[in-house]
Amino acid sequence: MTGGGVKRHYLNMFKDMRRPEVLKNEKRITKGDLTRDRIFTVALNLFREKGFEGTTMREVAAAANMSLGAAYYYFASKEAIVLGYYEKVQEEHELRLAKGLETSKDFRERLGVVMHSKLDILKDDRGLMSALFRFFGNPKHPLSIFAPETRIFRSSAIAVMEQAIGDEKMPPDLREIAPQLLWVMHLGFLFYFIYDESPGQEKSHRLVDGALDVVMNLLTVARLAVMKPFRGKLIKLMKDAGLLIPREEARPMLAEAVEV
Amino acid sequence: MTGGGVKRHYLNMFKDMRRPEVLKNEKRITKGDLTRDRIFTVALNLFREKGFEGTTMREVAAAANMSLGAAYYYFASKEAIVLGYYEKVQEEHELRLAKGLETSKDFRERLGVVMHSKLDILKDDRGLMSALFRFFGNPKHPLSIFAPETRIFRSSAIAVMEQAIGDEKMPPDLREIAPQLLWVMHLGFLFYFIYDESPGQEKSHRLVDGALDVVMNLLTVARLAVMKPFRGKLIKLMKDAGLLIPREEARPMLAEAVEV
DNA sequence: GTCTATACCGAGATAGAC
DNA sequence: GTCTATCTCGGTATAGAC
Repeated sequence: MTGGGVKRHYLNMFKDMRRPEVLKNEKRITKGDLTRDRIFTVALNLFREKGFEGTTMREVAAAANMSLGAAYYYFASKEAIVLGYYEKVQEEHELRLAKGLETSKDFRERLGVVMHSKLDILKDDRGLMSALFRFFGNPKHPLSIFAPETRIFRSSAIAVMEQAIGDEKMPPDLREIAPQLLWVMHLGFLFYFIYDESPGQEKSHRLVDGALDVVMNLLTVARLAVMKPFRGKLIKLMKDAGLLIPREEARPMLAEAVEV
Repeated sequence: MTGGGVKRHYLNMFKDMRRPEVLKNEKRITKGDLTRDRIFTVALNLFREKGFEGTTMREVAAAANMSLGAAYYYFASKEAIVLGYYEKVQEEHELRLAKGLETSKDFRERLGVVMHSKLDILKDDRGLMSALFRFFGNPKHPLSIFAPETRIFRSSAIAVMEQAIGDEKMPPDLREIAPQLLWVMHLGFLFYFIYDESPGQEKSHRLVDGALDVVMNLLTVARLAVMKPFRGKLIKLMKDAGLLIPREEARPMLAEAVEV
């Protein structure tokens, strides 16, 4: 992230971020698509073996049997590769939930499916996740959690929470903010998760279950008609702070891919 | 964060982190202490002017009239300088609160003083804060929010929340977790703050006030005897997850400095 | 359009002479 | 305690082969 001459040019960071999966639906798979895929796969393996910081682009290029320049031809930076991974995670999450969410009728159970499956997907890649966390606090960086460039991941993940809520009985005002509140909680889980060295990250899974139970308790209270003024305050607070994402912006990622 | 040869050696990152303020209380001020101070001051000015990423150690060294190697003799890395800044912030916060907290009898008011004064202290240094946020998600890094190396800042900040609570009437179990909950909320404020481009970061201050009002509402409910089982669940959850810091660990930083 | 080869830059960091 | 020289790294740039 540091080296390199002259000015950073973040905006040019993603030369072509379309995923292999999407490309398959298009006219034809070019040779370059395969090469891009090879770099991507090889890089992720290296990241898992030696960590993100510990892997150089030169190693990636070497492992993919090509020159440094060729690797940079496809990925503008090391981080761009990681972003591609994040995209894959979100897709995998949505795929798993497509099956899991339908079979479970209970709201609490659906929330559990959402959270646990996310951790399952990430179980071997906590190091990678922590590499991504680096950018969360940097508003100027395109990999930041609030950057325009990552909007699609953010809104897709929030849409997943909406799906989990489904038609669970809930006052409309609460329904408006619930997906985002769940999403923030999910971020908290991820944060705990990457720090969690317990075998199989069992502590994280226990935390998820305990927290969800508490949430269900909170929900039964929050649902009460008496609580409406309080809910109103909370919503106003979030709106004034610009923390409420318009619902139409929250949509699953796979839906976008198909639409192309 | 990236460049540099061979292996990182995080453990050796802080060659001598004792602050100038503390050193003044010791036998004598060596020439090296002055040099260290000069580097520190010059570096912070550069960071404010050109940002953290935009400032090179070579510039810092040049501005302090010394060689690159000499600068590295005092600070093992660019980040180590920033950590020194964070230490200064915590001290400044405690100093301001020493006056502010005594005069205000109302709990809500005291919380406001704590949160607003923190933002005031940081108002010109949002870029620096975001540089610090980079490490929060990396469990292996000593600048991480959960690393042993930053324990003192963490516990000092929590101790501040304890001070703000003071002898406010509160069930003992709630009193046990309240400081940490407030601290986490305070982290949320900081996160919003570094993203907040509104003039004077007025939106952040409004968010603080709105959120604290909501907290006071929550508190009146949480205090009720009926809520005891619920509080118990929450505490058990935090304890099981290892998220409860023993209270004796939470103490103001200035107290430690004096104690030496 | 895809890729190699290579030279170059500036960054953070280090070793060892003084 | 300080400096010079040097290392590795990430990234840029370019010329040219296929």
